[in-house]
Amino acid sequence: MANPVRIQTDSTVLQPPRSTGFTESSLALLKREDGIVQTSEMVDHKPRLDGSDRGHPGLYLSCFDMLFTEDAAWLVRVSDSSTPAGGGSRLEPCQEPEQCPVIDSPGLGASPLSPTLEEQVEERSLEQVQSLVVGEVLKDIETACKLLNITPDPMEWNCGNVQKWLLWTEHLYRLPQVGKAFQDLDGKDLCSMSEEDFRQRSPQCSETLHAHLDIWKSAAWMKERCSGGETRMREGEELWSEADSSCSGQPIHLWQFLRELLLKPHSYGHCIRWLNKDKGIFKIEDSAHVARLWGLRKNRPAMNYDKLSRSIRQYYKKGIIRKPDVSQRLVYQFVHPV
DNA sequence: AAGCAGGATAGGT
DNA sequence: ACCTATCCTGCTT
Repeated sequence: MANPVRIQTDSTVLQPPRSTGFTESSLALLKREDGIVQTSEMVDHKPRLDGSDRGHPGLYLSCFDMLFTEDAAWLVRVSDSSTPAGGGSRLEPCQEPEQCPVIDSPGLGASPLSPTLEEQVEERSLEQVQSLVVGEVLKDIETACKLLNITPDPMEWNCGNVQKWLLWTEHLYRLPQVGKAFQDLDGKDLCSMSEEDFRQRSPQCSETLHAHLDIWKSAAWMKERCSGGETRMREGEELWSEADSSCSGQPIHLWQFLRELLLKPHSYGHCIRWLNKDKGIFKIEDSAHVARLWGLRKNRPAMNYDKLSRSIRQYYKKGIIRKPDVSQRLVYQFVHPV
């Protein structure tokens, strides 16, 4: 479900539309190492399959799960001329093919398209990929904001927000803990730092942190520019508005949080998913992960599934959540499904 | 071992 | 008062 997917691509694939506002350093993060972009749910802990263990700090984005598991059909492989059709010579061998599919154009192997037609399809696909990627990056930032309870604009962060963001970024890119080195900084300080400033505070992680912050800064800039106008985040915003309480000033309830995760199956489907949406029955697939997310959201680093499940059981009396008629491990049911 | 049920208590809003 | 976090005992899968 949330398997890392590798996209074979030449360097043009993740060039942004001219108007995105993403800077070169942030884009570099999006197309690391031979143009291989690895994607996955933001905080998953599965081992990497693309060799990033050996030093490729791939990008983890939930959006690609959706892109390439559901919409793979329209994607054309973008390959340079040295890559044989159906091959994939520039990639390391895929160790678990079923988990990291190579994206092929339908029928590319048997009956190749004529170059011009291929180019046209390619170009159109690239545009789609570009705009989708940008949209999904924004959506992911939005999600992170909700989970961390911080604003999307780094300029507005206080020191605590900066620490949360660092924690999140460490999580995302599996960096060592660097929070201490940035202890005294608020968002404005952070934004004014050059990559060299980052390097002085954290030699190993400076590049990733700086680039990731760049993405957030660009996103904030875009959001401001687009505010009021039409954005491509309608869907995400609609989903949030259904169950999100983080804007109301009231602390979020656990049942709301769970619903939020359930409403984003492409991001969290591997750790919590509906078994029967109509009846409100859901299953926690990765209890530790869900607990970790809840802990992040509530700023409770010691949160675990034992405690989370105790809180869920408090809902039994209140008639908010119950065990389904046929009780199963890690399966619960909303008493009043939406 | 991991999950489940529910009592007790503490702390925050 | 309400909601949750935390800790706990005992039971079940």
